[in-house]
Amino acid sequence: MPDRYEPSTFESKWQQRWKEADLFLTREEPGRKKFYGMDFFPYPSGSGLSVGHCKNYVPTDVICRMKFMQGCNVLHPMGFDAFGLPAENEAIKTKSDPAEMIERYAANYRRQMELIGISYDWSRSFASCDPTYYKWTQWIFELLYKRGLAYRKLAEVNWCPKDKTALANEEVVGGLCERCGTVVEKRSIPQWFFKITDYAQRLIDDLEAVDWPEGIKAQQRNWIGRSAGAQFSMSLATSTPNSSQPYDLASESNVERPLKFDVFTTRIDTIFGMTFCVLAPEHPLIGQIESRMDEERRQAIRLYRDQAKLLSDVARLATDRDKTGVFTGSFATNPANGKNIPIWIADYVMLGYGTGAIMAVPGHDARDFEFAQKFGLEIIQVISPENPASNCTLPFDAKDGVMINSGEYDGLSVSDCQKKLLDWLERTSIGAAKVQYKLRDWLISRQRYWGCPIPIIHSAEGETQLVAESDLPVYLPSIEHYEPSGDGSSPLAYNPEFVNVTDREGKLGRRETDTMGGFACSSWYFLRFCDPHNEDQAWSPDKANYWMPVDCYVGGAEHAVMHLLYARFWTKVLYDEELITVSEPFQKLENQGQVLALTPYRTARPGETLDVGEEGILTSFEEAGALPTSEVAWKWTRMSKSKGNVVTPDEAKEAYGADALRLHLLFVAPFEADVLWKNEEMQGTVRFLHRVFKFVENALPYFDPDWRGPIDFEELSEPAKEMRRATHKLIKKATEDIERFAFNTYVSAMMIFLKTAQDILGIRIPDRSLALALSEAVESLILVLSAGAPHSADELWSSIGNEGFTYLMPWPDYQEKLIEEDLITMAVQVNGKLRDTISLPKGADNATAELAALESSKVSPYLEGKAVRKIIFVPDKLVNIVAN
RNA sequence: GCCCGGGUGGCGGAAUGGUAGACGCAGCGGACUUAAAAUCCGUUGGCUGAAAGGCCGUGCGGGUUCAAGUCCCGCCCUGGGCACCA
Repeated sequence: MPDRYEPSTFESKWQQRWKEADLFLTREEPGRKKFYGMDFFPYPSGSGLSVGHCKNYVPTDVICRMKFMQGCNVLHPMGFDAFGLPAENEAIKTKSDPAEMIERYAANYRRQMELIGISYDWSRSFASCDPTYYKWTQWIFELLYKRGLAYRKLAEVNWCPKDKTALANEEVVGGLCERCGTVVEKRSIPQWFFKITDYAQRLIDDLEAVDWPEGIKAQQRNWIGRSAGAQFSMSLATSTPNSSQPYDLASESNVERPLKFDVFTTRIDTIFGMTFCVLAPEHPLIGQIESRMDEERRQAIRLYRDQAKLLSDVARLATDRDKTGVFTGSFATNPANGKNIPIWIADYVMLGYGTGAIMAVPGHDARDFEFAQKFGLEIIQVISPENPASNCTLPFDAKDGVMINSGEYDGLSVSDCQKKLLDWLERTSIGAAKVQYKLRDWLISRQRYWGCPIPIIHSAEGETQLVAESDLPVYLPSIEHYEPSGDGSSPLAYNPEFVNVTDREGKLGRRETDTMGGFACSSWYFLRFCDPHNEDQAWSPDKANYWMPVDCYVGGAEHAVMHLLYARFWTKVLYDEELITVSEPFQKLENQGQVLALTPYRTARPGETLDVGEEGILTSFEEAGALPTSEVAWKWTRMSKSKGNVVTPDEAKEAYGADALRLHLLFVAPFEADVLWKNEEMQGTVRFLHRVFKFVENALPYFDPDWRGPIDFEELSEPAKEMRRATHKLIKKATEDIERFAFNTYVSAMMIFLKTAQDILGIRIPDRSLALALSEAVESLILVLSAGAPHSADELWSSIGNEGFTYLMPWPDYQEKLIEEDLITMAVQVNGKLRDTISLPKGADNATAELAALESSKVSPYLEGKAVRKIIFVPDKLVNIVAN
């Protein structure tokens, strides 16, 4: 056997054998526990995989391999998120047929995944653009529609002018398109939505039940944005308001009935501090009160509304923006005290949240305060600090305090006042307690070709009908010109063969031509993996209920409020429909860190303005090498083809070997931490693997395949006991570390073991009992290694004369009693500072340990002239002598 | 502004309140080699000391405790998310 790690001689060989043996086919054997381990559904990009992707796939593979060896039926599938913008944009750029392109890219992904030995069951693979898959995406759409959770309405939506499609809220980041960074515009077009808002509360509540990173849960809670408060009705004043305010009585003659509008507030306690109201520029009330205005005011308001409409979200959201607004000339009555207050229009109030109108309390809200100051509006303080001595400045944003200037509520605490005012609102039917969510309905329409067709027919009468279930799937036709039109409809709209259909009554109708955004397709793929070849159903309930939920779901944190929220929503709907018995899809979620690579930027030359970022201008490695160092700045950025800093698994395997790459990815940093990638560092795990091969070769002459029986009965020599201790420690540590996603310490445990085992072996010729212990050590190491470095493990396994694959061997068990040391090293402290260590038999009692500690010659100088006050004894750990 | 993470040697990082720096990278010294690479062995927090040893050390300031990287309070820096959400 080779005494070093020579990956080129065996890695491909084992991959071939695994394939021939169908080793990773999912087993559904009765009597075994199940384990469903899955990675996020990847979009297969043309640049292929980088080692960054592998940082996701390798750890999942390790845990799945261990679970299988531990006796679980393991479902470890991989498929491709093929529909959607990235794929279509790439196809347009490369002038390819998207279907053909995706197939090619997916094949490359698969090749690379196999190159590093990931144990996927490829027989279950599919792409979301396969008609056998999207048929069922459409079927779920119909199910949502029937439950009233899919609807179409004319809405002001986020439109990306570059991608030429509407986007969901979740796909707009800071007013920019999440994909391409273009400033999004507003467009009013009829769109399909999923009513995710119906599930807002359950989506918050059920986060309790899942084992996810707290940060992701917090992001989802924030995104859903629950606020409990009150909504109440304000009436427009019909008479002259407070005498101090000038007002034109003549305009009142036009009013037929009292106009009302609702406001939402989380601080009903401050209602006496309301000194004006603000409407969003798009608020419908403005149209109703226009007739009351003189021409000048009407013009001013129109101008303001037009400006607000033109303002992009990015500009509107700029934090340092001055408050703007216009007075409507109308007044509303504060229901709490009957005072008439002016109604303003301002773009700091948004139509989409709450009622699009607010009660403004400048005394206790920073935004209202700023507005009141700018326009000279009244500011009233209604809460004083609990401690009267502490001075407060307005706006005083306090959740505790005592009410003042609030009529009969004066003297109450904030929370008591809130309760009483809520009672009052409900008693008088002016308003009621109300919970608001920031979450909006999920906009699903895309005016693009490459997506799942929406199975809807618009009849001549304008009625929407579902395509009959028996007619599914609605196939996405293969068309030559699929580039987005940009006119608000998808290119499918220009394909008469697709568009023109007959409706249920046999009359002419039009097919819906929008397609579903890619996130629809990825909202149920984990269910299809349970039963991927089912032609009659999306999944059989037996299979889905057997495998679900996903026990371990691994991917990047960037999907916190997109895919992960949508998939939870669909799962809940399917649960309500009793198609599955779980209401949460992913029991445990783990986010891997990113792999960053050094990327060169050069300083801009005079006159250069194009593509100049914060760091400078992206440059090539060649150019960077040629430039003077003062002009080049190296930054750590994500690996991407455009930056030219990608390290592929192909290169890494070629230079260092697949197992060395795998172990390095596990070892280089904690799973969830970002990694600054340096190729040379892979040398560390290469060396480790060399040593493993060397160790097994050294052990081979003494290897006894039948160690298992005798080892527990024969009298063991001291080195043999030590060897067993090291082995069982390794098994324990490795098992626990993999379970808790501490892959870096799993690898280091193997390194530590190897060193210890080498030391025990030393140069001595093993006696019979050490030979047995050594045999156990070798087999256990190989099996534990098998999860992280499966090629090497199988190679070593066969080199010690074993048949078959380590994957089919049971994961080794450890015996706690073999790990226990006979002699313990105890720390001796004086006043908490370490002064000596003493060696004592394990389990030494209080008195023995204290005596040994006090007798220590290193300790006594520190006790000189002091009285021992107290001795702390922690069994098998330390003795701390407290003296002064 | 709000909500989450994170600050430990030259670097990546270990450490159920109980011997800080495991393991690895890089460096240094040595062995092997005509030489280099590879490999192997040793060494490597700072200050101090001839040495034994001593002192200081986990972002900063306090606190709890026999004992704090770990728990509590108040800051600073940093990465990410949300953001005129009433």
